[in-house]
Order: sequence, then structure tokens, then C-alpha cells
Amino acid sequence: MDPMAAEAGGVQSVTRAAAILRALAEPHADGSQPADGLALATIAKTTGLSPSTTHRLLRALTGEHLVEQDPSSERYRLGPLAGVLGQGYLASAGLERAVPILRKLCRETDESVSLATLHGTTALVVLQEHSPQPLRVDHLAGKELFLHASAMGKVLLAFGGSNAKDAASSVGELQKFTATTIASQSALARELDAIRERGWATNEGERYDGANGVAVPVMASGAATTSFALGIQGPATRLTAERMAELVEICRRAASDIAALGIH
Amino acid sequence: MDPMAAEAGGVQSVTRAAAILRALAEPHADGSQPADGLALATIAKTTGLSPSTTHRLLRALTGEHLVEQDPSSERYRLGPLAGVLGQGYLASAGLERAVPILRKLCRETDESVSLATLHGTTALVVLQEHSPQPLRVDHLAGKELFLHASAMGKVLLAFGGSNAKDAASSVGELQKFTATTIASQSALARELDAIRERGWATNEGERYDGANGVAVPVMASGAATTSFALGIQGPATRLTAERMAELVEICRRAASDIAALGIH
DNA sequence: AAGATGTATTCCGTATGTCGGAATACCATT
DNA sequence: AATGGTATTCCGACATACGGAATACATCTT
Repeated sequence: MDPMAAEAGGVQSVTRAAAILRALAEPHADGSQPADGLALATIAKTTGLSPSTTHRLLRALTGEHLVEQDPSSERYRLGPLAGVLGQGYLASAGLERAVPILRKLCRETDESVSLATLHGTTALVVLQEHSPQPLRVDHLAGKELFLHASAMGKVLLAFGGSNAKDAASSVGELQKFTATTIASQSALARELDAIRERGWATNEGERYDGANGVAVPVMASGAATTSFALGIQGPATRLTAERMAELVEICRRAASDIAALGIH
Repeated sequence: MDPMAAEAGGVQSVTRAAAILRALAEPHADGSQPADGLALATIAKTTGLSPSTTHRLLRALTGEHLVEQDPSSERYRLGPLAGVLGQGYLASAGLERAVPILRKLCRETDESVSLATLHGTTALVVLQEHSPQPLRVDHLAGKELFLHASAMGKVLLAFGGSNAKDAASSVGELQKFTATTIASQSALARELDAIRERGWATNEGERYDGANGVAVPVMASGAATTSFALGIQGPATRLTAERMAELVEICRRAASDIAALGIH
């Protein structure tokens, strides 16, 4: 039906169900608040499905506990099986074993630490340890970051396996957030080359003013590519360019510890 | 096809996909190890689907990043979208806001603390804070506990809304794990009545010898039923019957703080 | 090395399960 | 009471997904 449906895949009823799940997982969209629960009509609109199809799929998903419906408000939200799958992902990717390493790095640096992986055209935060300090920069695990406007994203592009130009163009349009956001393909490609050269990336207020970060790839020794990046985030006041350069070493050590775990 | 298919629900292709996801999420089954990744044949066998159907569904799921396939071993495991959904569940249920409360309770008691909800015929651990002590009892978040052999499970049964007998019979067969495991419906029903009476439950080695626990319901003031239980777990040496009785009060306070958040 | 299992993967005609418009039921407003 | 906006159910037509069998591939066997 949808002119630009086509997509890759096999069973296009699973695809639709996945679209519904995605819609339920993201609170963003048009900037609305947490707004616990989505109405059927809302889901139908955002997924582009007919209300009756949406309802049928939701029934099936509810039966599987992937979705649950609030008895009073009739709104839908993700169900407990989604929670099980989330933990299952961490376990099956071997990521749980990385938690202690992140925690240690967090304690040693007193800043927020996170691990991200390439997910489609975004960097997905899969693990996160919060800085104990009151002023800090947090990504919630599960959050998707822009590849061109985050240290971890740029690392993933630089060490993703394709050359700088292809990687840069794979991101698509480069949304401009702040004065320092990289805005052109060519500038991004140059930045990626530099990152690959020295082995790490920084982000100085490219997404949010005052929020900096430094990231390194998680690579098995000898490997040339990776799909995980380890990063430290914090306020620009503490995470100055000099401090970030200092932190690279300890960060790199933690990354190689993680790589040694055989993360997938 | 399957004689006992029927099931509730609408779209029975989503049901099958969910079965596959469940299979990938659980490492248990016939006691096999972590065994990162499942082979197509294994998935087909455990779900009872034909290999070609399984493959088609897996293709669709892979396209949606709900599943990913290891390039070398060709085995399947859960993908990053599963991680996103897991976090989305916590967020949409409002559970993230409960984390600080669990953490506080954990610090105050020095024991592992967890929050569980009713999921089908099991108690699903949705949040968990680990005791800092080396000897401790941990449930991993995402783990499913037996309702009749855990303090949190018994609380969920006792305050789930149905009367003691119905609740007791809804569990089905009562698997016997240790000498203290409740083994008969009638004994369970009596226990549930007692729990409802005094407002909290304990578990003294009913699942694992030497592992005790105490749990209270998370109920909005005035409400009579709940679907969440807050529990403390620890070794029997530290968590004696007396100590558990003492902990009930602080535990109950934490539970009412959580209830005040408007958890769903 | 050539064969022989065990995989995952693709093909393709059939019929089964799914689609979505329209009718209904159910609440909240006004 | 009447009304607008929900979620939900029906049902016939169609397209989609089904699964047996054929293929491709890789890893053990002899």
C-alpha cells in the first residue's frame, strides 16, 4: 500500500508488528512528553496502518505479553516480554560481562560512561553507567544517537569497515544542532579519516552546547573494524579537550578489556 | 496444523515470531550453557515450526534488527532492537523512576533488592540492585521465578486479586525443589491467606537451599490488589527469620514510595 | 581426495491467514 | 438526550505466508 513500502525482508506482518513495537518504544516523535501509553489511533497514524489492522496486531502482541493495555485508559504500552527480550539481548551479546568494566571506568573517571553499537543509521546506547556527580551528561541505555554528532557515532563510522567517504554518505542528511556540529559530508569524511588515524574521537558540543565526549573503538587485537564504541560523556567544564586527551589511555585499556570478553 | 494451536490472539504469524524471540531469550531449556546463539534447526525444533517457516520469520526479524545473525557461525541471537524495547518497557511502565528507591533500599540493607511483576504463570524480575557483599543472592533482571517458590511470587499470588484457592490452582503443578518447597495446592492456599493477612511473605530456602527472601506488595494506598512485588534476597546466614521480620518495615516504606510513583 | 552427512537457504504452487472497509459497541463530552 | 470520538468486531476477497521438496554450502568420513 505505502508507496515506499517494499523494504527488505520476508514476512510483512512481522514487519508491521515491529513497526508498532518501535512506535511504542519511542517517546520522541513530535516532542510529546513521556505520555505513558499510546492510543490505538496514534499508533495507527504513526505506523500508517489501518486501525483495524493495527488493532489485530496489537491483540496478537498483547496475547504474547509484548504489549500490554492499560485497563482504564485503554492505552497501549510495551509489555513484560519486551523487558525479557532486552535482558536477553544483553546476555546473548555477552554485554552483561562488560558491565563491571564500565563501572570501573566510571569510578576511575567520575564521569558517565557508555557503550554503543551501530544500529541502522544511528548509534544505539546499549550500556550506561551514570557519573556519581550531580552535574553530568547521561544517555539512557536504549537511546539512539546521531552518528555525525556524537563521539561514539563517529568512532563507529570511522571503524565500521567502509572507507571514510562511503561512511560519511551513509549517514544521509547531516542535521545541524549547534555551532560545532559537522554539517557537510566532506568535513565528516575528513574528520573520520583523522579519527581512524589517531584511534579516538571527541565531541565538543556538537549535539548539545556544553556537552562533550570522547570515544574509542572496542576492537579485538588485530582486528581493523568494530561495531562497538566505548565513550565518556560529561560537561565541557570538566571534560576539556586536554582532559579528554588524557582520558583516552584509560579508556582504551577498558575497551581492550571489553574486546577480550568476545562481545558480539 | 498443530493440534493444540488455537490459542488466543489474532494474527498467528506474530505469535510464531514471538515464540522465536522467546526461544532466543532463554538460555535454559535442557540445561545448556549460555551457548551464544541458536542454530536455525534448534529454533525450529523448540518452536515446533518447519525450518522454512522459521527461516522466513527469522529473515523478517533480522531485517527489523530484532534478531541478528552471527556472520561466521550463522547462529541467531537477539538484536539491538530487543535492547531498545527492553528499555522502552521500563520507561513506559515508569519503572526507571523506581531505580533510585531500590538503590537506596539496597544500600540501607546491604542485601540484593528486586522488583517483580506477574508475567503469565511466573514472577518476572524487572529491576534488580545487587548487594555490595561478596556472598549474595542475585536474580538477574529478566529472570522468571516460580510463583510458589519465591517470596515475591507468593506476594503476587496473594495480592493478585483472586482468592487464595483460585490463585493457588492457577499456578499448575508445584515443582518440588527443596525440603521446604510448598508442594500442595492446599498448603499454598493456606500460605497465601496468611500472607495476605500480615501483608508480607518470606521464602526460606524454598527454591535454593540457603537462599532466603522477604517481599511486600507494591500497592497504591487504598488499593487491594497489585501486580508488583518488592523483595530482598540474601543468604540464610544473614537473612534469618528475625532479620527478615525487621526488614519488613523499611521494605514496606520503600514499596509505598514506589507505589506513589504511579507504576503501571 | 571424493563421498557423505549435516547444515542453511531458495523455490513455488496452494490454501490459509490476513487485510481493511464498514458496522457496532462503548465511552466520554456537550 | 444527543453527539462526537474512541476502541472493537464482522466478513468477504485477496494476497500473503505456508511448508514440502530442491538446492547450495560446508564440514566431517572413509
